[in-house]
Amino acid sequence: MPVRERKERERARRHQLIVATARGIAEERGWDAVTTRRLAERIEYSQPVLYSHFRGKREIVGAVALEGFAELTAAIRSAVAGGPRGRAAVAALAEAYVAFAERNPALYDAMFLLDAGLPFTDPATPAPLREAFGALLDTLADVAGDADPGLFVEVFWSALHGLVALTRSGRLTEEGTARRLDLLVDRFTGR
Amino acid sequence: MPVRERKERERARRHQLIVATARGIAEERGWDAVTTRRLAERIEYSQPVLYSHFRGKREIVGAVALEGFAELTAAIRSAVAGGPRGRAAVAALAEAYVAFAERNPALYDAMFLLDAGLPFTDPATPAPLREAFGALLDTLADVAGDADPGLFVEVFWSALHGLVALTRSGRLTEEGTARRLDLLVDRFTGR
DNA sequence: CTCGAATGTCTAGCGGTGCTAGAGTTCGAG
DNA sequence: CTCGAACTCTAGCACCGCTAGACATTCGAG
Repeated sequence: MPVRERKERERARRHQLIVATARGIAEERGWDAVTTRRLAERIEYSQPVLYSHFRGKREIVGAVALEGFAELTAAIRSAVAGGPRGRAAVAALAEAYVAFAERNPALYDAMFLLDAGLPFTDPATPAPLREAFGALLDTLADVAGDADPGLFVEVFWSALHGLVALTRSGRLTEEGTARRLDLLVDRFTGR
Repeated sequence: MPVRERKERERARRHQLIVATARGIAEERGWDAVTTRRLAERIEYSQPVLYSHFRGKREIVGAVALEGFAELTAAIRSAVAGGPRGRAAVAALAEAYVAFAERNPALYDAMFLLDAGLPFTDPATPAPLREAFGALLDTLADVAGDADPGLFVEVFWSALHGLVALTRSGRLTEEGTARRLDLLVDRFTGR
């Protein structure tokens, strides 16, 4: 009975279309512009169709965020692929993280600013999130010194996120980003 | 013509009532619950009255945020009032900052998460914001070492904000906060 | 081939949002 | 006592996330 298979394929296709379209609108005009009406119109279906794929808008944001975590992981891994050590490795990671946020502001918002309903700290934490954390851990573990590597990653990640968040919301100037990153990396690699 | 003066007093009173009520609702039930209708009902005026005091909801959030900056400045100043030096001073400041955010989550959101329309980085930056930054600067200047103190403050503040933001949004566990703060202070005071 | 059931999609609408035009009222000045 | 300005209100706009229920389509059994 291949009919059902075809329908399932089509359904999966449409699922992906919704996620991609939501991301597209968010990148074009920000998440505020991602309304269920606009989204439905763009995919050329009515609003209720969205709710047959997702519980609600939050879950759509979550799906976009998951894509973001996979891409962030790739960006980090690629930034340290040449095998830099010590300060150079940390600097490469930090720059890759900030560049990712600058290049994908809407994606970054979905991952870290908006409520996407994703569990971050319990057993149900999705794999892409764990992998992103793992990518940070792999790079930072050997500069953590005698500190707990997991804790070290959390704090360094927090600092990066703080810089990105305050800059993106206009609370820090964009201009000083490079110097701030430099100082941050210094402090986390013992000058 | 004292009539006008009385009216102006009453108007200022109502202005403050709006700000205090908005803050109250936000503290009770979060900013999502601060709607113009609910706010109007609580102050026992109709919605349009709000718009004779503020351009819109964003400006009300901004007014609450300004209160927050004044209180944060006081909290920081009081935390370092005993004149601790070096690591102890930085630790006191960091703990005061995080404690402030924990104690006033809605206030913190207005200051650093929501779009309150406040200018942070240009000549029109309101005094309370400058003073809060100044309070950080006064404490941190003499542990900045050979780094530019302003830059040092920006980065340390970013790190604190990152910790607070990620914790408050469930991306970090609350449980590890103290250990993370410890590590952060270590890194910014040369171990 | 027919027909009832299941599946899928749509229209229409609920209760809510921020915000505002214009009507109505109040009140001080002359 | 009247008039005009200042003020506040009612009512409503366009939009939001979300959903009940009508309608169409497709499927499997007889």
